[in-house]
Amino acid sequence: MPKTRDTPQRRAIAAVLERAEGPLSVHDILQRAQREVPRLGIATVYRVLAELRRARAVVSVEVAGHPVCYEATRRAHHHHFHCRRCRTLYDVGGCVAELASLLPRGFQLEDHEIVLRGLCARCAPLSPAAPSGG
Amino acid sequence: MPKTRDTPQRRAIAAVLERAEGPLSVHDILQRAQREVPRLGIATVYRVLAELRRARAVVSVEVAGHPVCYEATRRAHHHHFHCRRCRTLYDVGGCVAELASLLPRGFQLEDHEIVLRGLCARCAPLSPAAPSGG
DNA sequence: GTTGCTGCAAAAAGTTTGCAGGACG
DNA sequence: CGTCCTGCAAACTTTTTGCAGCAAC
Repeated sequence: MPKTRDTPQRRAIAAVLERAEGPLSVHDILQRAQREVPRLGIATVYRVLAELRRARAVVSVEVAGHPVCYEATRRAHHHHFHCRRCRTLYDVGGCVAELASLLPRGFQLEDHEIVLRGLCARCAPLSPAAPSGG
Repeated sequence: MPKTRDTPQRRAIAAVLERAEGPLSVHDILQRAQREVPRLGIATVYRVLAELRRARAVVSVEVAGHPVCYEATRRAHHHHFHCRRCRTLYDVGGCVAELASLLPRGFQLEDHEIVLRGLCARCAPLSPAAPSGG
């Protein structure tokens, strides 16, 4: 484990992830962190994210039809809801218990991820059709 | 909905997906389908996949740390297990019931996806460490 | 002062698109 | 025989890497 230096770039990126109200794309992270460090480059964002992920401080969230997103681990265990109409990715709290029972004999469950899909409270009252090609 | 023609390429790709024992990457699909249609190009694979997805005949499976994979819809409802050691993506049958209870008021649940992570039966008896960076 | 970190730009990987010719119906 | 589909190659998007200079410690 090499020592990591404390730099403005790293602090800005970490702060953005702490403040985030939900998963952020790499582009989001870059733009928000650039408010603090204007010359921040995309390569640094990727490098810091890879490091934070290695340190288990962030996890990536990959949902079909969405750019890869990142989220700080310190936030309580939760899952995601993807609205098929407005495409927003929501955090949802809580979890389900009997996941381990799905596994065949011999498999060890260490972690899991649940993505729910449908219409969010804002979109459900409107037409049930997607806005564009899907 | 425009009419779709019956071509060897499309038949080969569909057959590969039908035969698959689990999710396949675009590269996997290309290689397997080329056994039947050697001159098949990657662009055709992408085009056919996009079409099949539009027709709800296949779904994409996106798991962090894995290339995007595709899977025929006709297979019974199931979820996935990703072994952190050998990186294999397994299908697991069954499902859990109380997912809808996770949602805030007003959200409509239409679909869901569960990814379990850990060690598969083959890797669990071995060291609990990952083979390489991860 | 040493060494790791950063920004830039180029490279690599993954996906989409334009086009001319061929195959399906 | 018209039209859609295909393969090829180029364009695009996303992510990684090389390098010289700067900053952290």
